Amino acid sequence: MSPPVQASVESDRLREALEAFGHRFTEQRGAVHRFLAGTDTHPTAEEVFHGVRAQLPAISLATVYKNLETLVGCGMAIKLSYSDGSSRYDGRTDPHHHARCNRCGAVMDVPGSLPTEMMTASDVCPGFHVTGYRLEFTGVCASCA
Amino acid sequence: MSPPVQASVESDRLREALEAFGHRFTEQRGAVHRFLAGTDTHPTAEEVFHGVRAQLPAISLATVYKNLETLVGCGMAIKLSYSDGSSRYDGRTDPHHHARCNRCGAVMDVPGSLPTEMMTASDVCPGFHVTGYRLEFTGVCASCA
DNA sequence: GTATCTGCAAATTTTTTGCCAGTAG
DNA sequence: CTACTGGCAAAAAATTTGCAGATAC
Repeated sequence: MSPPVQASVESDRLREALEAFGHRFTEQRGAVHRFLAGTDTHPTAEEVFHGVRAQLPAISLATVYKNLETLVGCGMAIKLSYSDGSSRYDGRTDPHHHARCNRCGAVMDVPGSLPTEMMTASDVCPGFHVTGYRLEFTGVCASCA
Repeated sequence: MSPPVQASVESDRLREALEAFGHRFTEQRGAVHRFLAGTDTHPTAEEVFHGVRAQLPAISLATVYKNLETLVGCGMAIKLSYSDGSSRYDGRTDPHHHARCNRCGAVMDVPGSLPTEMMTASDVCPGFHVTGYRLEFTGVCASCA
């Protein structure tokens, strides 16, 4: 019989990432991370706040902002900023792209990664050392079409 | 011999774009557009404000914001928003990519365009109709390295 | 025990809006 | 003429900060 080891694997990953950057593991950080990891809707800070409050009614919006920033700094989340002024957070950190609906603003994941030769190509910019990239498609999603 | 036709070609393009969307051509819009077209530094709204004020000392920040939005709406400029909360404007509207330095925040142009097959690929997202995309490299620029 | 973290409220920063006079077409 | 604009100042939205008590390690 397997003990409930599996249940803590994700939070262990978080703990390690936090400690690697000199941060501490807290209940709030765990909750923010768990919420992000459990959704693929790319929520705004406000939406994360509301979602996390369901489990941690006393958490404050300021803490959510601080913790989202901490997670991004640890590489446990990605922040996506848009031209309409909104910012959204993504708990998936493996290579993937995004598609954003111009109509409703929804953001969805798109599998795949850019061919390596595109990232090392010298025509990227003379002297520029590429470490990452962001590829985002824009258009109209299925429900809006 | 040749009359000063060339000088007005750019503003004519702007005028046409504005009128196509029911907007009017004004001195301020011309100046904002001219400033954007004359730089490749991808300035912030505030920087556009300062730059344009050199030629139009009476222009207000609010007008710059409104006009940048108008230009973006007409397809005469592109707005780029970043995770650090800043937004920058690009007067180039032909297909190209960007590279952003994580150290100093500078944004530069990168020639090229995504292979067509990547944009029509069905794996982008079921039912999603792609109309455009944004590709941005991140890393360290030559001067920061 | 002590540096870090949280919640709260206030402060900042960034962007948008209402209003009236001015202007393009 | 008349609707669209610009400038100004005020408002709204988004994010950050200072502080005192609580907590992780």
